[in-house]
Amino acid sequence: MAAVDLTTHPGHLARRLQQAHHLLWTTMVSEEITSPQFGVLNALTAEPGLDQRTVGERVGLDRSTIAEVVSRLSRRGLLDKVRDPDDGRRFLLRLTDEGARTHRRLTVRTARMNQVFLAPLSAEEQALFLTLIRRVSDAAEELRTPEELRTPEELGTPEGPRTPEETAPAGR
Amino acid sequence: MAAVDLTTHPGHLARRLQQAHHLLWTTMVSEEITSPQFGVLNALTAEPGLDQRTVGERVGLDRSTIAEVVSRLSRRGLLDKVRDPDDGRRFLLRLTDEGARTHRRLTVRTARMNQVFLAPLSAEEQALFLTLIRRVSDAAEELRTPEELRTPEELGTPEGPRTPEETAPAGR
DNA sequence: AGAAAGTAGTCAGTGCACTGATTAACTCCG
DNA sequence: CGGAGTTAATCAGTGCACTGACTACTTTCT
Repeated sequence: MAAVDLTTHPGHLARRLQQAHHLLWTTMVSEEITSPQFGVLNALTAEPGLDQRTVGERVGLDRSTIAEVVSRLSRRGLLDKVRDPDDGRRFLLRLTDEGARTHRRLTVRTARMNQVFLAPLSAEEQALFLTLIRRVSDAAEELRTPEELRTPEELGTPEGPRTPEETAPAGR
Repeated sequence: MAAVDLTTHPGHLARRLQQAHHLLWTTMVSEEITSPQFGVLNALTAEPGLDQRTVGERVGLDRSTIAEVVSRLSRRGLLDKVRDPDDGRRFLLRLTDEGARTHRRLTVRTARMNQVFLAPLSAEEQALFLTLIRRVSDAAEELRTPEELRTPEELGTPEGPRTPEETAPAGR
């Protein structure tokens, strides 16, 4: 007894959503290139010569995962990996011609796939859906870095409610 | 050039959502038991003695993945795996006492975690959010099995347009 | 009864994802 | 200049997820 309804658990639904997406991706976009791999190609299309860590940041892949994804793409000849002459720790990444071609080809297909994926929702619902996911993900991401470590800029300008103590600390 | 904005791609956002969820899960619920593992414990709490494949179906894990998850849980002594005496292909699964205890303990924590996870949204938005994810996932799932293979029951009672041929099949 | 078809589970192979430990290179500061 | 701290990348280990091939058992049909 006392079992829970998983369909009310956002985590479970998030996993199912990704599985559903994976299904559509492999059938409608590509069986070779995965969605995260496309993300890397896309990031390097926007900003060629980016270093590996930053690409991972753009795409949402941690340092270990980006290393694997990049090594697969480079093994397939879709990108080049060169030591940064100005900083011997970094690798600079750049698409090969084939990498650029692949990105162009898949861009069309991903657009179609996204349409099909979101087709069950109305146009307004689609926009709302994406916004809600972003809001939830971004909020959780905030929790990663403890407040104390963040710079004032990241926290924005706090126009909001301030207690007297903050404004005139510990005073009398 | 011609790069795309990944934040408009539901697949990318789905992946990020799951990462965000994973972060909260490991910090707020458990570092040992994962979310899919909890799903299995939950399914067996609701229906003890279920066979492995059906558990996988309930939780949304394919036959390979459920096998791994189950073997981990059984290795940790959270469930028992017994051959079905009535069908030598099947394994029947049942929680051990410790498995049941673990499920109870984690249920409380997952509820708290879900609250925090969805906190950035209003109550109405939360309900809507879950519904939208379900609608998109379910629709994509439909595409897995081609229409031709599905039984009439699965397709529901079609009140809609029917061709004369269907109503009076191929007759003369 | 016996062959054919179907089903439950395993196994091998690939890929994403996270943590913690390690290495190499750079930066900062005394 | 030189040591301390920081940063980029790798590596080892664990876990989820999918496909396709295979085994073993059951059901179905002839």
